[in-house]
Amino acid sequence: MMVESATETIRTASSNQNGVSSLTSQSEGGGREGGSNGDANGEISPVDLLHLQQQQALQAARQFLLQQATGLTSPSSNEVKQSPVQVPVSMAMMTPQMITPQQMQQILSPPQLQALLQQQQALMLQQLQEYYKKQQEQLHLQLLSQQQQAGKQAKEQQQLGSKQLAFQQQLIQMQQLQQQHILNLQRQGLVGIQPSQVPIQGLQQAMCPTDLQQLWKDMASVQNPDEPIKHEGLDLSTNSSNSTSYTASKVSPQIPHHPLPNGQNSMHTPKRDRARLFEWISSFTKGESSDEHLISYPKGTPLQSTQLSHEEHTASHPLYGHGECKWPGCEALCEDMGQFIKHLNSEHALDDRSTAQCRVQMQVVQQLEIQLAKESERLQAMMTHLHMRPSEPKPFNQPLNLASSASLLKRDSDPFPEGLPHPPTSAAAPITPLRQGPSVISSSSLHGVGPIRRRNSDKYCTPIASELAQNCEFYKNADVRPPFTYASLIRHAILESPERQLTLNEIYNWFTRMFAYFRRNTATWKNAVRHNLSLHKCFVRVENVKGAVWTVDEVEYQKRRPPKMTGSPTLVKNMISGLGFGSLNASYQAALAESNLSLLNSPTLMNSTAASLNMLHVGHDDVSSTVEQVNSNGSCSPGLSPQQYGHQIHVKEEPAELEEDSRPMSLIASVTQNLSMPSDDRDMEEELPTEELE
DNA sequence: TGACGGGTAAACAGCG
DNA sequence: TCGCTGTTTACCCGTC
Repeated sequence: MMVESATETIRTASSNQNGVSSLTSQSEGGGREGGSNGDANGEISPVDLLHLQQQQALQAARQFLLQQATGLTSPSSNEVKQSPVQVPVSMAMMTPQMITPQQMQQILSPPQLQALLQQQQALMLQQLQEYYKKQQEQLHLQLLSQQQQAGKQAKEQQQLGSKQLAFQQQLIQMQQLQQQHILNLQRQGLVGIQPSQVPIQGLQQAMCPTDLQQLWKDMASVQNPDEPIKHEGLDLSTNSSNSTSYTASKVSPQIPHHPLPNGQNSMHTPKRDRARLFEWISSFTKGESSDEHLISYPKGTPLQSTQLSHEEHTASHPLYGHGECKWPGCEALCEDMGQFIKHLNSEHALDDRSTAQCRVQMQVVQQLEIQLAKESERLQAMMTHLHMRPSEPKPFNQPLNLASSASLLKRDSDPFPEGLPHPPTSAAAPITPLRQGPSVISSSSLHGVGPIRRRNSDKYCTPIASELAQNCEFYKNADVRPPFTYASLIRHAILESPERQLTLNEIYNWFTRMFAYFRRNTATWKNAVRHNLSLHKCFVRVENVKGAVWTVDEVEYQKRRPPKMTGSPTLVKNMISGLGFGSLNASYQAALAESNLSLLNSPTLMNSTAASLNMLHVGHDDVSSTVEQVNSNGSCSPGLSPQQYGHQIHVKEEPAELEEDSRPMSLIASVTQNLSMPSDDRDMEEELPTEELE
């Protein structure tokens, strides 16, 4: 919408030679555009509304100016009649005769168009204000001179004064709107300019590096239009025509902050424009002492070879790379360093052009530094905002710039490995992308439309228990699909129940109670729930007096996902080689031995042993399994273990289970089975403070 | 590129 | 007969 408005502005402005009339077209076009869009979309965005208001204010100002220009018959009306000339100065700049609006739209990117529009409007505001000041002074003098005249005329002047007041208010409103508009655009990242900023700053911020590079070329060609820069293998003059169009489209709209008095297009007078450009470059960098030491050569003194002699001996030169001259806008091909030095001395000797280019480069660097500072500040604020939540658990208070290996370490050390990308209220949001996890809330999940083809790997996720605890209300109220698998949800629902068993209908109810998302499309997700219950061996159907209930076989659940050490292969290799399978067996044996003695009474030791096993062989999905039970229930409530159930009810056939016992992946299960540990004890065992192991 | 896990849809059977 | 429950299969998609 904003870009469309900008292009519309350019289109109407260029199609109309009268700047005032073009404003009419612009405002009316913008109004229609906003209205039509509003009708089409059913609502007008604040940006559109702001733009519309701005257009209306501009139109009001224009009408007032027209009224002033045509209706006043004062001795100083000569200046008033100049208003169509004065005011359209900006309009003349808005109507570049060297380039069509269509070309401008094709050449300029939307942010650039936006920046252009902003600068034009800011300039126009400034000119309107100047004009208004003059008008006000004239009217003031006029009032003084006409005080002796009849009261009728004085009355008209009072009316005129009221109009002036209204106009002044409109101007203030326009200024405010302009500020808001630009601030809004800045927030959106479209422009980075302030209305009062020097054009090059807005130019630099609105342009991408390639544009700046092109600008350098343009400047080079503008600087020496009569003597095209001849480069070895690259003749910039060949693209000077192209660069002219770029200059017209990119540079010219920015330059008019030093407006030509008659509003002529600068591109028609290359020599004068070149001088003006030179003066412009020199002017905005004037007085900066910081750059003087960089350009300390006496003006006019040719660059002495001795001044670069030290660079000749260096293997590399900051301005030379990949066989090209890296001087801004040059890109001349140089075969070797000597040729480059020769080129540097000949083409980039100390002259006004090089000086100006150097100054502009300094401005570029300054702007980049400012931009970097802003972005860093923004990042810091984001981090502060996301990390300072009081309710956030400690595992997520990690620095953002984690390397992949660090992420792996964190993941492995995550005491709540099973989990998921955090919803918006979670502090783990910035970590999610680093974990390559899916977006926290995809568009599909936000709208809840269509099948969700997301695979939320548990290993990249936060614990479901803590996740749900943190964002329980969110999921209850928001129609957002929870980033958990059906199996995880079902398991959590079952484990959350007092008896750790639920009927199918109770599982349904839990889904609908906990998640607003599951309050619709019941057929789909209920089918999925049933499908998961039947599909996964970890869900055990138990028939009791009440009917059939579903329980969770933790062992099977842990088997559900084969343990895989993902992440840095080197790190994995080091970890495995560090302990070794022999040491693993030793740990395993030690665990068994310890368990026979004191393990049951020493959860801490158990934790360590089990944790070491988990570190190697069990994914955090497994690690988290019973942690969630503890977390969700707050205590290890007694419940029947699947093994206990196994003798009293029929359990799904699990063929070839014995084979798996020999697999290292089932160490935890093996340990627990060998220990014949009650499920609650297994819970304690798997409540792994793995951070302590680090 | 294939294996695998997960989501979805659908068909079917048993049961109350 | 209908609805619920449970099982199974197929297909698609994303990840590894």
